[in-house]
Amino acid sequence: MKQQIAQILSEVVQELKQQQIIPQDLSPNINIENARDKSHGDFATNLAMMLTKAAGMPPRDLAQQIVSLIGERSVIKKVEIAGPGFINFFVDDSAKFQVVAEVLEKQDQFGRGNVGQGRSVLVEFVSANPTGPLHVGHGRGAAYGASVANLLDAAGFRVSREYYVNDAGRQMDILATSVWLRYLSKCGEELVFPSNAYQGDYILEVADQVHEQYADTLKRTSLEVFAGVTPDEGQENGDKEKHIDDLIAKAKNLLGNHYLEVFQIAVDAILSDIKDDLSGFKVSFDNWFSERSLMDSGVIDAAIEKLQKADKIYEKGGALWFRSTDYGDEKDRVVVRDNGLKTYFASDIAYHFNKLERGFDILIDIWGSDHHGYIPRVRAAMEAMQTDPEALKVLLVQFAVLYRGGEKLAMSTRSGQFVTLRELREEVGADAARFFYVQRKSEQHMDFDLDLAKSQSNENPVYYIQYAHARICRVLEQAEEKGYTLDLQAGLENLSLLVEEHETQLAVELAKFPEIISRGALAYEPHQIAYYLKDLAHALHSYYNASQFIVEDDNLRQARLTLIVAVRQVLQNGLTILDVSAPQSM
RNA sequence: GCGCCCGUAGCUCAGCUGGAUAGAGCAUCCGCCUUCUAAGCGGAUGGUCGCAGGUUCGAGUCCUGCCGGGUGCGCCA
Repeated sequence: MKQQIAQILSEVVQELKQQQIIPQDLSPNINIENARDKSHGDFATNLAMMLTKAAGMPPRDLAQQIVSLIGERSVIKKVEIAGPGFINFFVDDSAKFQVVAEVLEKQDQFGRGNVGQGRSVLVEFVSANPTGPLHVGHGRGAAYGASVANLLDAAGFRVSREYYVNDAGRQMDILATSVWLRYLSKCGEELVFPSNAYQGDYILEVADQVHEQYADTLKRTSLEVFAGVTPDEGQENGDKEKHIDDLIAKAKNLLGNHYLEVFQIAVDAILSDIKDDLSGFKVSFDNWFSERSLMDSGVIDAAIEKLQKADKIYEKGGALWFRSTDYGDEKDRVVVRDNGLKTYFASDIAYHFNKLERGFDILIDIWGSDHHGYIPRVRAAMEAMQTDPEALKVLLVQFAVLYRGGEKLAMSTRSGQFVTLRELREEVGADAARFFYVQRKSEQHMDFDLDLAKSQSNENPVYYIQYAHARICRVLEQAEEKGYTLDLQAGLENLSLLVEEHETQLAVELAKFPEIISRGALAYEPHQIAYYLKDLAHALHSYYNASQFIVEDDNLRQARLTLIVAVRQVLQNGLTILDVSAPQSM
């Protein structure tokens, strides 16, 4: 409908150029909006006001010209000029109900569009270090990323979902060492657990696994383990960083080849826990990309070499630096440390290099907003590798600030004090949690009140939408039970009987869905789907309260039931994008 | 100190990329179940859109400066 009006207006613009009312080289952006107020009709355009300068005449006069050029059109009932120069369109009611047939025909495909034009997108999200269970902060990134990916898919992009697994580096060594030390305790060794090690109970569970598999064979005396190790924080000459690093060295030394086995057990255990957790959260990935595989396959070296050839790497103080300042970064960044170790940033360069080599048109990274400082350097690296820096889109997600009992909760993975995603899921349910997260714009700070989410989950808007869906299902069941067979064809033929305000309202809402998808996708804003679904559900509930659907009159009943079948379809399509279930009953 | 994000009803948040009288949920108040699920519907109350300037026909939206909150500025990951 909107597109038809846009078509008409672009014809009008051509005509205005013909008549030399506006310059030939002008190509105005034709803006059509859904009227907010019913007295403004169905759609409105500000075209006359936008062209007023170019045409050199007052907006209302120009609007009059435009209106006369529009003349009589089939779907348009009336055109009015209003306010400072708006042109309001009133559409035939019969035209408004055309969308119902379209929904029934396309079914789960209704709403899908092609603004993506088949371009391939890699959406990388979550990517939490496998050093512990996911917490509610990761939950927001997971919910957002999954919905954005679905949304892009619905808008005609070819989408790949990927989790980057940081299975290398010091944090992982700390993890492995934490597990081993817990294992030693389990073997009966007395030791003081390092302050900088991972404290969570899950470490104990992994330690149990190690013990089951190796019994006491990896046991070393704590005297042996702590000999010559820098003291921990709080002791004389203590340093928690050196303390843990020394212990890592000890673990590698004392365990030899077995160290890597412990390491692997720890990574596998935590990763499989994360996978299980995410799948319970209805978040799935096409690929789990291992950081270690980058090292093993030499991609990091290749990427550094490529930058060296482009003269973007220099040596200073024994380290290799990347000239990110050439591309607007605040300072140059180290890629290889003076001790020969590659930095995390080096892996990141290689990873993005690899993503491009896999042929994606667009790379989307979803990061916690605390990582925003990394954007310029990664973008710089892309540019230095002769690729379009615009191909990279970094979307930031603000971490949710947790409240419990009105108190802000401090969270830290290391201390083991956090609310896990699993805990949240089990208490409020995946549907409610997914919806709750995605209700807010991603970059918006978000208060996550656990008490509210848990104890008053019935007030969560997700139930409002699901209830609309369930209601429709129930009505259709009741109709069957009363011996009324649903005949969609008959319903479509009798849509003209739908003259109630609420019925028109529903048809108008249905027609918005494709546009919501394309606009939401291009803006990476799944919250638009959430808000739309609330509106649609509201229109349904109002209709339900105002009119009886199962009526004696066959034609009217078929028309009404057909309309709500279409509503049910769109509710379902929208909920699917958010990975929220559409229950038959509640 | 510098960079980025945010500031809209008592609370949590939308606001279609500059449009008409700024919206929704919760909370508060008043109504609606002998009728397809009341997890619902209808109505009321509630706003100097952080503050001050600027740009123009027109600003919650754009530009500048303040105020307030968050976050980042390692040869850490």
